[in-house]
Amino acid sequence: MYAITATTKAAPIAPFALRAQAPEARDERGAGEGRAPARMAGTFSGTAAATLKFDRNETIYYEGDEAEACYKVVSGMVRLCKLTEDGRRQITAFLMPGDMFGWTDLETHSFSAEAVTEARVEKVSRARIEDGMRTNPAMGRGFLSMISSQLAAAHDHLLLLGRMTAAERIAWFLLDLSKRAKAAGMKAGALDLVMNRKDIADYLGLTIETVSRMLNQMKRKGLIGLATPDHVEFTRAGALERLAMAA
Amino acid sequence: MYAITATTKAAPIAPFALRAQAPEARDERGAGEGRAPARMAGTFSGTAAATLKFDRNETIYYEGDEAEACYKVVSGMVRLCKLTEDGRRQITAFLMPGDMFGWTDLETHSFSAEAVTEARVEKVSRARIEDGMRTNPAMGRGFLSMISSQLAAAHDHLLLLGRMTAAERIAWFLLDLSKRAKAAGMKAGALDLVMNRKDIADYLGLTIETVSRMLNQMKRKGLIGLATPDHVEFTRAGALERLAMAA
DNA sequence: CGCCAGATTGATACACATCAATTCTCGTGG
DNA sequence: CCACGAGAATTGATGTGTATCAATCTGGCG
Repeated sequence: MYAITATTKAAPIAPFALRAQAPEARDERGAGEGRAPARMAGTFSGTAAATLKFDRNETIYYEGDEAEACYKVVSGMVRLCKLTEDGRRQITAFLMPGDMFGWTDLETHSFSAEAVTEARVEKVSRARIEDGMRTNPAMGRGFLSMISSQLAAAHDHLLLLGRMTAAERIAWFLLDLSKRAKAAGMKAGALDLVMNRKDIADYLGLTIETVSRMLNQMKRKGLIGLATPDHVEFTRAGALERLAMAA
Repeated sequence: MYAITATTKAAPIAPFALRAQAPEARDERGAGEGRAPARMAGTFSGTAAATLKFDRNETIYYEGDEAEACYKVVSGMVRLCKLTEDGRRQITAFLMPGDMFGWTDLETHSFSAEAVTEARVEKVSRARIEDGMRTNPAMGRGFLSMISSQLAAAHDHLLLLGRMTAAERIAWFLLDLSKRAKAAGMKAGALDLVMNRKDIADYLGLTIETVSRMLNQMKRKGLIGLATPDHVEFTRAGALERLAMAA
């Protein structure tokens, strides 16, 4: 299963360190720009957070599981996904360090969470979060901020799945990942695709063959470099952005 | 434009009447069941809410507008939509009385809101909401609850757009609308499609022709009755549910 | 060095889009 | 109350983007 790598401190109701809790400290990103699931700069940890480690492709929780905790990615990448009875899969988000997931007011999780790469994840029980919110209203604001960003990202994704062509989806995907990686401190101009073609396909509502064809077509056109299957160079970012246009 | 039909009372920081603010009063709907954008039973009104009236197809606000207020549908139906530069449209939600929209922590709205039918809508300024949340932590909880339900609904919608066939999308759509109408007190077993085929198509990521063909195909198969283009009878709900399967 | 999962590439199929007429439906005015 | 007209819906013929099926290639690893 998983290993607890940090001790769960017993501090009863410690305040969470949150950014963007004051109204004037709102997220300034413009609409239409790469919309990442919101990050909370402060960590859970130092309070009642346990840090868990998951192997590649290990499941963090399943859709339908009781929603008794909330999580934050510390390192690695996490995917959120939904499955149909007959095995079709839709990945609703790829999460990077700082991104939170699993919070819901419903009884059960409406999607499962899996580690794309080896990943470390902080976990805080829902009970503690509710305690925290009672004590510290700013914490509720932080969550609200996070979830509303995630909702905006989901809406972008809906437009992508409902109305964009395969080429547009790929271009958008590459640029979105790139922006988020940059925001997380990675160097711009290049991108490592840590997920495989099936993951990309299931995120974009395509097949692995179409993903592969589109990537290689972009490579042939000189829009991107693709020295290995998982290393993308943005040789002509402008042209890519024109392809991903929309909104 | 629009008419203010109710006066904006000047009560400075009145508490909002919210349901589901206590942890034990959580939404009990099971996962996978028709997931409507969350409703808050209590109204904005009695506080700083103005009730506005919009005509059919009138815009409530545009994507990109400054997000300075939050809204709740009082009567009629509202659609949320996003557009691409070249006019492709994705409707992200149809909202019924009780549903809230427009809350975000971002500077601007990430989708526009339009009246599908003539609609009455309550509007509360963001400043007032933030005041209210500072004063009344339960209100923040109510918003959190609402948005997390909307996020779950968006995830269902992603699976629909990314991985379901036209017939499955239509079946799901009809059943979802029906469940929500029932939850709002309408009679079960039948459904009035107040939106036109273009709206349905733009919600489901299809064309009007495909929507029409699928509906009439279901009619021919005896799955639904369709006496007029906008009145659906659920003659064999079980078979429809099997079609909409998933999750 | 050879295996093998993942990626690529090719040939073909098909679901849905597109283009193009009709045919309804319902509001309006005689 | 009925005829009219126009927008909406339906239906048909055809096109096409992506899926599917089927090899083949590649690169990391034992």
